[in-house]
Amino acid sequence: MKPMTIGRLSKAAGVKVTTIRYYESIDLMGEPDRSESGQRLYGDDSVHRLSFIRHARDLGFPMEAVRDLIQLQAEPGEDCAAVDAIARRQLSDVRKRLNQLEALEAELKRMISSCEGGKVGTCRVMAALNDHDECLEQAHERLQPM
Amino acid sequence: MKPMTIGRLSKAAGVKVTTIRYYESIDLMGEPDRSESGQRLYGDDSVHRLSFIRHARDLGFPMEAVRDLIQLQAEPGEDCAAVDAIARRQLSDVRKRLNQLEALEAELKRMISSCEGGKVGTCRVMAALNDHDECLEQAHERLQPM
DNA sequence: CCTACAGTCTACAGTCGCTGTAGAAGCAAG
DNA sequence: CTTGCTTCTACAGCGACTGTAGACTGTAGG
Repeated sequence: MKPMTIGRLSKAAGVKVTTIRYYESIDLMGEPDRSESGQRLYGDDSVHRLSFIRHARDLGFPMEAVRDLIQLQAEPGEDCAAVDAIARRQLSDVRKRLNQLEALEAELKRMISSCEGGKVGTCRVMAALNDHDECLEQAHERLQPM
Repeated sequence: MKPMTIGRLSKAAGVKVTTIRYYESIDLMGEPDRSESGQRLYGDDSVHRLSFIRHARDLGFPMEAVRDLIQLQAEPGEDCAAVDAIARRQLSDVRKRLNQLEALEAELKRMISSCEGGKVGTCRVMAALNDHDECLEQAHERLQPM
């Protein structure tokens, strides 16, 4: 039950040292105790919490959602409908991105397969890029980053 | 054949005014002529070029690839294998992201469907987020943004 | 002509989610 | 004691824009 330094926590949770400090700075992780010389000291609960954050981030949850999930986790007596809602929203986000990416894949595939080699001037891929009317509707909405 | 201001170009190509200036600043668009009072004046070729950029960006091509494509477009006599290669790389990138997203979708779906309501303390979604061993391999590689 | 108001100009700060840097101090092993 | 890793703070940088401030320009209506 002895406390660990930030480096150990980093390894234990699979989150970089700098990232841990960053999370602290944005109040995602609380301020830890300090040693006499000022080094951060964490308990096992920090590993847990950090793993939770990392897992949620790996699943693509936006920072804001992670914040909400942590909030909820602190109140185990609450109804979990809120948790469910966050997860569902994330799922629908993921599906939206999937649809966009599938549309992209289709168009790229079409572009590439229509090209029969030759010169850039007559290249069908180039033509497809130039001719933006050929483009799918979905591609027109900007893709949002992860 | 009369030149247009940046606002008109913006509408014609569907790219924001600020973004056009940004593209100029990173040398993706050349410096346009100026009116006596210093306003940028563009010809129709700029609409074309900007649409090309936008279309490529919409398809998720990274900036560097767009730069290369523009370069290639300027030399229509070159073999289009290079164009093809860029497009293929992009396609494989898109597919990689698709795979990651599909894995995410699966895990989110599983999490959500395992939840039968109740309190946060016993919520399966929360449990899944806590228990990072349940997590898929793929999710562990950080998802790269679009 | 005057007045509104939209468009344009430059330059720079802010966004997100970190990552990298610099320079100093702490710590553990040999 | 020295070496070499870790940790500390504070701040700059990334990409691809977006937003802001403050000044100027262009145009349409009255």
